Amino acid sequence: MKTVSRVLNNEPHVRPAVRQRVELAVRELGYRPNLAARQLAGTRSFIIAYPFNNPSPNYITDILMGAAEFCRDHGYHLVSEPVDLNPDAKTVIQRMLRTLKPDGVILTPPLCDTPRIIEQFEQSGVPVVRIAGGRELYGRSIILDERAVSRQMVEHLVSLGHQRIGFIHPHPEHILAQARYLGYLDGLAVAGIEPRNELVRQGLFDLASGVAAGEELLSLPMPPTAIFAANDDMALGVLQVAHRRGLSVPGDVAIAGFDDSPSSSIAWPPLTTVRQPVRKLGCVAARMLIEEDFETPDLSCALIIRESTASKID
Amino acid sequence: MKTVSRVLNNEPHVRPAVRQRVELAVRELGYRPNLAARQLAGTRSFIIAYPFNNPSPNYITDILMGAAEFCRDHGYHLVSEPVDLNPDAKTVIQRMLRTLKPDGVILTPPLCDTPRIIEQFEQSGVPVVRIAGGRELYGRSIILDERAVSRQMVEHLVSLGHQRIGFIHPHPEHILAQARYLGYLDGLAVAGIEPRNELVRQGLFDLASGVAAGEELLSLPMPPTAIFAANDDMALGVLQVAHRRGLSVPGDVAIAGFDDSPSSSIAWPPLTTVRQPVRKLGCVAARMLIEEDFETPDLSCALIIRESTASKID
DNA sequence: TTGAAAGCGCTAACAA
DNA sequence: TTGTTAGCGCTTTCAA
Repeated sequence: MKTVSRVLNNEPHVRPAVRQRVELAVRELGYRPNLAARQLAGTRSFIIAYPFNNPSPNYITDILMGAAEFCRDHGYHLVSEPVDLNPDAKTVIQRMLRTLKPDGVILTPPLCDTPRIIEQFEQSGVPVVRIAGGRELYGRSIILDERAVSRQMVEHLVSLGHQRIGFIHPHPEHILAQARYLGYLDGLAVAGIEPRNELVRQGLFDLASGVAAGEELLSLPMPPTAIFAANDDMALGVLQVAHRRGLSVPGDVAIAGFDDSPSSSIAWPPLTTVRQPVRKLGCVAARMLIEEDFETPDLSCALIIRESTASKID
Repeated sequence: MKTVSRVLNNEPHVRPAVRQRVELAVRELGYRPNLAARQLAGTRSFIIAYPFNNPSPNYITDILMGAAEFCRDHGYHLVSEPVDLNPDAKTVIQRMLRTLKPDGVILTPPLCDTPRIIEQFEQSGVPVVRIAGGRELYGRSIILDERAVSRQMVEHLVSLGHQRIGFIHPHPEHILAQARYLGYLDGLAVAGIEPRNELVRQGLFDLASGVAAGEELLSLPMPPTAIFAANDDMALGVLQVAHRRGLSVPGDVAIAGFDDSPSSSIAWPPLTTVRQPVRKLGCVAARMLIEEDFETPDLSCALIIRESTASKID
């Protein structure tokens, strides 16, 4: 009898007694449903796709861990596929969608902010959850309050006595991260500090742009006493400049980053930064795709204070 | 007519003319075969599984990139699943194997060296490729010559004038990595330097154990003038100790690591280390599972010389 | 070398 | 609430 199917899929209209009997048999026989057959006959594939690009390895792995774990514990499977941002992307995505028929797709920056990528998913109608997407595009988006925590960071620096606080912009294509700059302005405003353009530099999220910005900022006639970079790699670039110039950190210049990357805690001195709940983001994304009525929960970032800012006044 | 199947699977016994006609039609219609149907009817699933544990994010991501890219370009798909080393691992693996029926499995440390994990795969008979597996267990193994490159590292240090060279052991459960110690001994032997136990410390691959070993080594009455740690995190721990003690690197002590992690190049000073072709490892692993007659190629590691050892004598 | 038929192991739709 | 039947889209087997 194929009531078994009903039990396995947790459908209603099954008497508890029957259900129990089936469950027992399943356990005794070590029965495992065949994914392929379920996919072919049913409407679901039990597959979530995670196409990714430009891996910041820590971010990717954390998202993957969170999402894959949730999938695993709910009878789903996570398929990850690298997608380059070249014209072939279209083919790759089409093939993925058509052969795999995933029940949902998780996207992270920069894919989730690339209109011509999102278009492909929109056309196929597959449910999409975008993590940290900064644009209004197809699919649901999980957003973090990066602005508030950036303001907190500035407040932290101000509380240490800093008045001239430099800032290094996030990569211009990471839309949502632009909020970090707004938070920086918020923080200055709260402290009644006039923002100064000469203390702000553009960055590209890599070490080199952090080094360049650091060189410029620390060469100013009146250099900042603290520099807040929009990510850790750039902050570590500034740290490198400080070391090279024999400046003490945080004595001569305090440095803060964003991401809580492994390098940030391993650096010398360890870097003050912001921790995002990345693994949870992956988990929540998967959950939003798998559970019908699951709403986006609030996810907040945390300030991680380490020695690169530490107490200046003591 | 179902000759189409023959064309798509590149089977023989099809006239070139017919083949061309079919291929044209396929392209025009944008036809994509349905994975589930192929799995159900055929003997292959076109799925490679990558269960992983204890992610060193860079390593995992690189393996994943290499493997997923190869899979993607050969009609396969990579499913990654986190596996904890607790008793539940058995259930997780069984479920994965039975529902997914992967055509092959890729394993990395520590899973590839855990007998009771490998057993599960052996029982199911699924083809396994173990990357950097140090034990003789089920499945084919991709091995790197970590011993030779470790010897080169010591030779490099000796060439800079170092005679007292400390070593921090790899994590005891990473079997293959023990070769790094043998390479260290080789290097000393080549230089005619007597190995000294007091210059060697056990490590656990993390920052803390590097700090601990660094403290001990640098507190010796006759401290080493160079320290070679079996991975970057531990080397960065030693670097932290040096900074704290106001020692100059490489002036007072040269420091070398192993892995070429992102932190190693971002550190101050940038860390001399060893680069493994990790992404290629992932690619090769996938290829060994997908292409019938593909043999393990030679994969060598490269010494990356940066400022943390630099020239001592100059 | 090609075509026709059976059926992989499930779920959907319907009948009982 | 349960059982029956058809069929998902391919590959396999076998006949032509």
